[in-house]
Amino acid sequence: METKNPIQSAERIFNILEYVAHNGPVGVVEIGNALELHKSTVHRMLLSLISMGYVEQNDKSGKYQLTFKLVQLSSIFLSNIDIYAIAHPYMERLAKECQETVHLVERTGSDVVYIDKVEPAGPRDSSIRMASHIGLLRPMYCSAVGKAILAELPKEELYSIWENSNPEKKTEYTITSLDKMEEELKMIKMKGYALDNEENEIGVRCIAGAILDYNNNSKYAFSISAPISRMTDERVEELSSHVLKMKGELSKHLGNLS
Amino acid sequence: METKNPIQSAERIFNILEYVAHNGPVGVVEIGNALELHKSTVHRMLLSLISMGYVEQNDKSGKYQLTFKLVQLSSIFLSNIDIYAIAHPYMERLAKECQETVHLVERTGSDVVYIDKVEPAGPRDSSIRMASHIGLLRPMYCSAVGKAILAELPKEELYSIWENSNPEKKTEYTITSLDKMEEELKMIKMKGYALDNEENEIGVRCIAGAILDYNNNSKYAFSISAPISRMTDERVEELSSHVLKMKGELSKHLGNLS
DNA sequence: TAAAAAAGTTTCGTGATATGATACCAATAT
DNA sequence: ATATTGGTATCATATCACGAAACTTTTTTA
Repeated sequence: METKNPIQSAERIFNILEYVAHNGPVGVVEIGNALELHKSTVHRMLLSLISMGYVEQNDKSGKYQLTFKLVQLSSIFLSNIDIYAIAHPYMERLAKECQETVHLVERTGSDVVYIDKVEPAGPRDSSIRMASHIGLLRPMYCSAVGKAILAELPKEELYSIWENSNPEKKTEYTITSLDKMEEELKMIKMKGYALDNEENEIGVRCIAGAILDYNNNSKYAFSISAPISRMTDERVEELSSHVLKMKGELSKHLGNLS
Repeated sequence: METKNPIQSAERIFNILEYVAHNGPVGVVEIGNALELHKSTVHRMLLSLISMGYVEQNDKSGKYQLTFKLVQLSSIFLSNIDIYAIAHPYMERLAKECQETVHLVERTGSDVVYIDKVEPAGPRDSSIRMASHIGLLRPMYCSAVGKAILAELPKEELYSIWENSNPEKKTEYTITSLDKMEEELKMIKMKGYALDNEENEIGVRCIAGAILDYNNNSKYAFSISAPISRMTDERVEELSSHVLKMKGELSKHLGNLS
């Protein structure tokens, strides 16, 4: 409890709503006991929830249960949230802190699409403003962002994506064997971030983190890209902590609990 | 509005919650105007919603927006609902009405798994109590239930599933060409039900409907199976209306609006 | 199967509590 | 610099939510 709730009935009715959501179909008395409320109070509030369409009474058992109105409401809310608006300020901070280009991608099928990009202020280093632009599609298997997301997906989906990808050697470092990829993903899952070690383009390294939502699903990822000259192993070590921090913060913003 | 809401403040606070869910970050006055509430009332209720964790105030703009608590709540509710319990009574009715075996399946990857089965009462016809049992996995491409679900999925997912399936000719009627399958699915989508025309096993026909949830996603399907001797084209015609009816009712039970 | 207990529903008098007018402060707009 | 708009705080008032009690229905137990 942060601050005191100024509306008693609201506190109570939401507690009831939550109780019903958690404990399937339940009865008036059960709720009353669990929440220490008088049964007539519980009953009145259930009537209120019913009149608003959030709860219904099971014809057979007489128990009370949620309708799908809550789900629909949360669905509407989710469809209105704008990952771009949420992520952009973080990306700017990351770009500033690290003085490197930062990308945001969204998974679409077995590819990722670049949906945002922030470059650090100051004189540009043209060698890195390479093949990346908003809207670009890239296969998942040969990008740090793609691998970051892959590492969060169930095996089954990985296989499905792999089948659809026809992995080819973009560079000598590209991973094209499923076995090696599974190894790699296990490592990524452990470390929490993914590394693209010139697997897509010689001379470019990226560090990426997946963004996890309220359901631990991963639909978005972001990365720091830089020419290998600035991406020594020590620098990767240092940048990875920034990535992990931002990953945690952004995931929290998408409702992730962990 | 069904019946009168016995709790004024509940009515108001939920209206505010809904308004905020729909209209992104909003201000006190805007809500007050939209819902014809005094701004001090709105403010107090927002404080209440904040104290309960459903709403937060944007640091920058001072506007109010939802947190993910609502999403998490709806997520908990969804994980608790039991498709089996919901669908079973409908299946029993269908089996009784049609005097045929009814199945319920859930999609898992590029297969469906049989999770429930109801046989009509009375003397059994052993010719149909064939290769179906709870837990059985079957590819989607050669089953009515599978095709019913496929028809509701985006093209992209269809391709992915197709790749993973290695379609083979189970019978002379099995569809193994992607082009033909896309034709077939278009037809299924139009009609609302799918037909397995001895595509999996000679002598057996099935009619299936997909179940659509609150998001128009399709994870479950059900079917009527019968030996071809009882599944003439006219009978299919007749049974399909039962399937469509049940499809509508079940989908509604899963929060589907249409 | 009767009686008792438990769960659900309705009513209503009471006072706690939600209400909204007013005022105040902060941030934009003019 | 001033006005306007939006957000926050206070408080007297009466409305509205409260819960005791009675009643009905269902389930359990004897």
